[in-house]
Amino acid sequence: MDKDFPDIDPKLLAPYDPAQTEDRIYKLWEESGFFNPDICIEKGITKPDAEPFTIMMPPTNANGSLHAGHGLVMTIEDIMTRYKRMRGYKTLWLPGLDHAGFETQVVYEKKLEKEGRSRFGMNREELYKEILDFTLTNSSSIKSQVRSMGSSCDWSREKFTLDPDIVNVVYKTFAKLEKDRLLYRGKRIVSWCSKHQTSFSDLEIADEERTDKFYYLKYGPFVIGTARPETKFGDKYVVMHPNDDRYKEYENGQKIDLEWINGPITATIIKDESVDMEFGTGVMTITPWHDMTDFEIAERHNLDKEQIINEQGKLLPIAGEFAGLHISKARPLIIEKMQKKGLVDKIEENYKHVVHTCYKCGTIIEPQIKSQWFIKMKPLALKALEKIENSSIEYIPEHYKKISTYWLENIRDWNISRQIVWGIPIPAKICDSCDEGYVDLENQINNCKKCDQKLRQDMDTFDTWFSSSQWPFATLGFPANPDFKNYYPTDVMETAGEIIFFWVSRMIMLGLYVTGEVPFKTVYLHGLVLDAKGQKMSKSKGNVINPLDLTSKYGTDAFRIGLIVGNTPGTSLALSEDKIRSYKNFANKLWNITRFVLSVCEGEQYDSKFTKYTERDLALIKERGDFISEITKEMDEFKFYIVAEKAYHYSWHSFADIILEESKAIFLEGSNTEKISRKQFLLSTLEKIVKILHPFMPFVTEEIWSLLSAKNKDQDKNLLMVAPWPIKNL
RNA sequence: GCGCGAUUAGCUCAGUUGGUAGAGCAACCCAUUUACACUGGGAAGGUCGCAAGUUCGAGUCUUGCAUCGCGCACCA
Repeated sequence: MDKDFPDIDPKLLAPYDPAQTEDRIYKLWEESGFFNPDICIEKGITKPDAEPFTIMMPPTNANGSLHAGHGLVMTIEDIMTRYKRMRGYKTLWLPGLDHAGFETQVVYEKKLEKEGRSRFGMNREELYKEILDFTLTNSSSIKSQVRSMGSSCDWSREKFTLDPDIVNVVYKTFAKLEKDRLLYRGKRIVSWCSKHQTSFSDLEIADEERTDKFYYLKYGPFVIGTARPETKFGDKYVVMHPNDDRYKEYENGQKIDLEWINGPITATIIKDESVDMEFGTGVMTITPWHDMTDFEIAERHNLDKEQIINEQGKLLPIAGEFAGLHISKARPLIIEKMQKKGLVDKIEENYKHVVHTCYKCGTIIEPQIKSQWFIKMKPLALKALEKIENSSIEYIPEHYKKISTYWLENIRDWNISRQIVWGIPIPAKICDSCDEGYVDLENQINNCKKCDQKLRQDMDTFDTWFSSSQWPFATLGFPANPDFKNYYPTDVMETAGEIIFFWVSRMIMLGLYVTGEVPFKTVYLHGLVLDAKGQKMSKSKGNVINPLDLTSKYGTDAFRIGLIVGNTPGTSLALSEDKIRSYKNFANKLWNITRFVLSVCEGEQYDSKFTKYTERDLALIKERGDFISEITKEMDEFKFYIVAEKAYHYSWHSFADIILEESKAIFLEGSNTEKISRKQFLLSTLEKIVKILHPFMPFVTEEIWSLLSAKNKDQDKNLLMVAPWPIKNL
């Protein structure tokens, strides 16, 4: 075989081998410095006055390892970045890591559990230090995995959410919110997980439909319905709708003596319009400490609130003989006692209702009244809505605009306090005696301004999303760093549709609030990556596909383009191994195309000034030009799923199957004119093909480029990653 | 309950100004050591969920319905 290819690189004699190529190529890129836009300018690749193009990588959870979803993020963002870089933009893709407060702490707690330890009873500093070590150890592995995906991000600008400069920005925002009266410390009802011992925002709550018993209990002259008799010890208000004729003999504020679970009590009638007359008996008693609705009724009527259940889910002394019991154990015992006392009217067996659970562990959320820091979201949301409605932000796919709008219109205040150690400490002091709180960045406030008691440090940390919502400007060094001036607002925010509220909408609000500008122009949301059967991947189902298994088996290029073809934004994608395998074949096809072109173009160099093309080649050039303009337009519209498919089709089924096949005859029996024309066409077309495919399949194309460079007189001697994107036929 | 999607070839999905349906994979037939078996050629496969409406013409626009998925909501 060797004698057929006297002049060919020996690499080309074997099938394309990603394993022998990828690390070497990534190293070349990284050493070139071209991931950094400043160096591209320095080296004359990018014009100093070029338009910027910026993407913030969603900060990867530092404790984890790369999953298929990350694979998709890295691929899409790298495609955008590489394309824009080739188009001459001053291109910055800034990578980062997230301490991922609660998520990481949960992972670490599981590890502790396995070791027979528990975070409770551990010293705070000790626990923090352990989680920090754990995170730092894991973070180096995730970073190498991000590299292995071919990500052309600027590692010199990498950020971590716990970096002092990021924390500093977060603190300033916290103080600014207070100054603008958008922050308050409130004794409010919050969602509490008794397993994880922390409160949550509304978004960390999952809904679960359950079938439980529904109890009708005799409460004096009334019958009240409840699914949770164990909360009823302290119920001393009985509420009904003011227009309910059944109860018109009772007046608001009227007192009634009645026999209750642990003896006689005095109840007060409350008339409130929130009661649904159609539901149950139209009468209910309220437990303001442990129920959102009840809390609101109590607030409206200025009623007492009493804690019945403690933070561990156990009954307090108010429950009398049941005190100390966990609510799950207490419920049947309470009903038994009430039945004996004749207080149970009836029990409905199959009551279907929705209960709130902790999104991590499934434990039923027990609302509790707690003093926490809240952000008033309404004013922030209104500004964001204004920007969204006047189309300052493009949503891809578009329907996410409606989804965001709906959420923003109904937004509630954001509890940003978390009772965990792994996170950014809240820079505030608390008065234990009157519960007042003070934002104190400089550590200068020591006594309560209300009651003059000595203050203590707030031991809570921020909700992770509070810091990540400031990511686009915090990473760029707001306000003074030149990067902020050069790259903000960023261009595209590409992330999972799942976290539109958690992250995207909050970034818009905080970005607008702090910098006065929407932090990005386009929101590109991708869907979930599912297994081959279209099932959500989960550890418990055992169907998790590790992207690194696929990349090592089929090559990163095959994995990347396999994730992209047919993957429209916003819709979920079934990841099939067959598909990835077929793109491995494609990488090899490109390899063989190169081998063929280089062998038949022996002795020829591509010359961009060549004009003596045959009619046939001119027609092919026209077709090629149309193809390039078409896909360039689609690249600009973020339609990567179409471009990938078309590029695949053009390379394989036009260039290889038709053009190369007919070339065989030309080189065998064609005229000299035909041969020269065809050689010029093949060389120039192959060059364009690898350029177009480079954002999708960066490794194999870069490798082919290096083999081509010897053959093409006019070819840029730099790396393909900084070669100009083809424009029509140039 | 409200909202948002989806429903097109066996499977996964494209189909952007309305002009009698496309790709990849799988399956089928044929070829063959070729730049490439990580191959080439060919054929097959769909009343575009259902029903109305607008239109000369609807996968595409309107309305209703059905099924599936997701999000939001304080029904005790």
